[in-house]
Amino acid sequence: MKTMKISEAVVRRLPIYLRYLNELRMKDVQTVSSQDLGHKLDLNPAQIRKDLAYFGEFGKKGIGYDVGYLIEKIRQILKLDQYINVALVGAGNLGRALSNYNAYLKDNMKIVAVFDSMPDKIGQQINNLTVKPMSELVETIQANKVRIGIITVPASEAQKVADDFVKSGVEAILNFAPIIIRVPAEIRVHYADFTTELQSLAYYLD
Amino acid sequence: MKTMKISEAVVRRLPIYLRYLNELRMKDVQTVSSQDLGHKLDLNPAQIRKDLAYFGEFGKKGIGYDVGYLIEKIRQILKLDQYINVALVGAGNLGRALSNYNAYLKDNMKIVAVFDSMPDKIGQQINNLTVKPMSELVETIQANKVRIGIITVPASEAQKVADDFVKSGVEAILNFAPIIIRVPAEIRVHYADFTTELQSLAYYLD
DNA sequence: TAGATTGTTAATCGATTAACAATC
DNA sequence: TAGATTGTTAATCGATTAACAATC
Repeated sequence: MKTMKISEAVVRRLPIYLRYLNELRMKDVQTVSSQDLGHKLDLNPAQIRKDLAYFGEFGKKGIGYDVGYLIEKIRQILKLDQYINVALVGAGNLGRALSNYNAYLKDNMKIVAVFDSMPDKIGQQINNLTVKPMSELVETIQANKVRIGIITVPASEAQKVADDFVKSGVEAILNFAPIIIRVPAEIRVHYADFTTELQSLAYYLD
Repeated sequence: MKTMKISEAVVRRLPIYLRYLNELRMKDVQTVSSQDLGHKLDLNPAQIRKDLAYFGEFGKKGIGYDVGYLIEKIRQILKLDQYINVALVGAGNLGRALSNYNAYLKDNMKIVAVFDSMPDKIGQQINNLTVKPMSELVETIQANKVRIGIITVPASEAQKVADDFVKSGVEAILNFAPIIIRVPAEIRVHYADFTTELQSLAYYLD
């Protein structure tokens, strides 16, 4: 199963499993079945078993999955067992809001640098981070071994920022700007655009 | 084609088409082919034609799609030709950032009310909106004909907020809290969780 | 043991892509 | 007309779900 390519749908469900498993652990629940998980997460139990089986045999027949063990395994799969440094460009409202998520990201993922091109933003303090000028981006990212870049600039600036990220060696990008960016194929880009999200939601209004 | 149920994947692509079509219109481009669109948006042209064909015959054989006409049609499909009022609960960093998106949402969608349960937040000014207490939620939403609710409170509060939204008659919910909420089947819920987004991105790191 | 639940194969369902007649 | 491009059908591909032997 190791070299099988995993579909994005599967990968997107893993953090959802993880989130609920952490909840269970906080309640000192020892064991959970795919049935329990499916019921709670509105997913088919067979799908959950299949998702997990791509990566190994984590359950016990007749028993279910050990909560702590499954958490550990999913964290490994998602590479959340390593420290991952993140940088963010665009210290506007959204950028500042996301920078404050550091608390939620726990200690394994961390926004370690924030950049902006506007002189009035540079030098501003966001929690314990100082907004840096774009001219320091490549150097700072390399020095801090940043692996994920977040873009929260206007659409017109997003491609430029993406190019800088690529130059600096970032491996993945989360783009909040409402535009499709071009990067080399080996760099993974995910999109998180609030506006398109709301617009697709409008479709389902009566 | 009218009564066919459209897959979510299709609906999610429509705002992407719209976004790029608006760009084209600003550049005074009159006509676009599915090939052009596909190239720009990294999608298969056949898929784009099929997506659009679910809703009608918008193109001209040998020519392509009229940009202005297609914009109009997609806006109709997404119900963006009506005014849609939105309410937001949770005036933290993220909530305040999203409230500032009003400018981007153009004049057809608008956040018309912001609520919070914390006394220190209530009465705060966000642009031209005053943060209101939760006790005024149902009444305000009904008075303003709010149809979409946004949740930006901590996970522990999200279900309660969802319940209030349901009570007030909201038709769809965009939930930024990292938890699955339970609502009646006729209410559409979309999720936008920054943390799970980053975690699934981590999977693709080398 | 009897009941429960996994891991996995097979069946189903749905979405994407290719192909092409129609036609601008 | 010749070239381009749609709308749509058929083919392919992939993801979800059902079913069940294995086994705790």
